Amino acid sequence: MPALPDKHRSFIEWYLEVLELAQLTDKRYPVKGMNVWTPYGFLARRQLDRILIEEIEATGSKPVEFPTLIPQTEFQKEKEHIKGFDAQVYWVTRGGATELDIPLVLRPTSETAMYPMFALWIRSHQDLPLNVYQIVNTFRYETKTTRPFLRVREIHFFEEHTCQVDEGHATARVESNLGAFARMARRLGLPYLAVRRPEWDKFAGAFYSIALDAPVSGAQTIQLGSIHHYRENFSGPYNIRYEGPDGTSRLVHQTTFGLSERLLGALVAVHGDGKGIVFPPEVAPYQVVIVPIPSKMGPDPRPWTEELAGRLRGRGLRVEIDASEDRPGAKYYRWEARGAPLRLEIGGRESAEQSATAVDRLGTKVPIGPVGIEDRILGLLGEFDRRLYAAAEERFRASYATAATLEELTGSEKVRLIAWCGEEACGHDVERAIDGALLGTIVGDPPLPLGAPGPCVACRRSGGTVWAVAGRPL
RNA sequence: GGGACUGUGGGGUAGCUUGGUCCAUCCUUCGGGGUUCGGGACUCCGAGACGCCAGUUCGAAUCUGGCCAGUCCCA
Repeated sequence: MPALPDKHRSFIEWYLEVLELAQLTDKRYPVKGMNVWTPYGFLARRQLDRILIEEIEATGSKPVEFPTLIPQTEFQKEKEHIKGFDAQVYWVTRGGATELDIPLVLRPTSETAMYPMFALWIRSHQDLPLNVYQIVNTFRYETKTTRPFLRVREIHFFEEHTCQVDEGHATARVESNLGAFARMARRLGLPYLAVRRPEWDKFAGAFYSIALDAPVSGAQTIQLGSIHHYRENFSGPYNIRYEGPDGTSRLVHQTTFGLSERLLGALVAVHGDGKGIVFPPEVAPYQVVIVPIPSKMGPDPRPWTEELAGRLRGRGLRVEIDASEDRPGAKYYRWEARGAPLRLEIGGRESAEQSATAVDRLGTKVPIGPVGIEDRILGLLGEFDRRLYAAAEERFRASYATAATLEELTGSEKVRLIAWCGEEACGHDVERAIDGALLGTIVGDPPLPLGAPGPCVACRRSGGTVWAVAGRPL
């Protein structure tokens, strides 16, 4: 059987082959950057969405859904925003044979769809805060190489948009989003670092942008999502105003929080190994896969397999029985490639005593049952999740190293923590040296214990420097 | 926008330099039969491809031109 390419030596080849092997997506659709959601990929995505919905709604956000098409006239109201997205929008210019008077854009993101409506919805301070989110498809005409889940032209996009009474409340919403993301990321088993993007790399139209980056392999990172503070940058052009308790009219301060199917790509990239995907139980399309092992001699394992599956489903687990004609070994390889957290093997022996042999995706094999078998399986899944996260955290910490000079950045096999004076010119020196990006300045706790920052890695100026992160975003 | 490279069954490939031995190689995949089943089974039968359009030639997967698609590098 063909072995997978080495994950660390040739990450992208490994990544693409794993997706193929696991049948998580079908990238043969004849439009660049638009891939098909297969049943297995769709089931994983649904779990992902469920987690995002649960966590964001727990912070008081409500679901909405805005139209896919945006009139050019609305799209153009915020200058920086258009500059940032103009090169990447798809245009709808005709309806049937009729040229449209006002061309429509396929939303690349939904600020310009939502904000004219927000202006109608918000009248008084009693309408605030407005916290809404939607999960929809957005379209961006990416010019760089597209990759399934990581860079696509039709994006499965989670976006929260909020309106707050003032800058302080908007800042508090950013903090709240950081907390919500921390909970989401833990459920996905994804360690990450929150950084404030440099001015030249912030979201088009934002006051500032916080990115959530996960290290993947060497100095490579994946942006898992972003949180933006808009201040009044959009509420001005869109005239989103409210009347305060004192009767004065004020502009709202806005924030957004965006995530996408990149999270799925990141799950594959961060947890995957030489055998394929490793899904945390929360996201796994099937948390338990049962492999019956028939034999001419001994009892037929199928009745016990069916009964156990039913009992586990009764406890809320997602269970699949692999009843295909393949031999047991072939099934083991298949479900390892597809990342099932727990496999139960049931042959004549287990069937006779109503037990099972459990093997988790990290390779731990134990006999279980017959007494308390459902509880034992739930326990094994919980333990698996903890070990998976602990292993990911360990790799996370090992992904970072400090660098005191530009020379150390060249060809770096780690994501680098550097002292930076904040000057854009120095930032670009850093980017050239590492052949990547200055990802931003650290928000919250650093991944390594760091002392006070030394002189700027580029200009050597002492004093007034901050810790920043440099890597190669995928 | 500039440059380089690459297009062969569902996936991966050999063949291309030097045209004929190719109604196209091998692995995998898929459909059917049989024996099997505790780590990728064996066997028999069957299915499936030269990106598109021209040209050169007795003859093109192979050479030439155009187009389309993709990949990488540079701006």
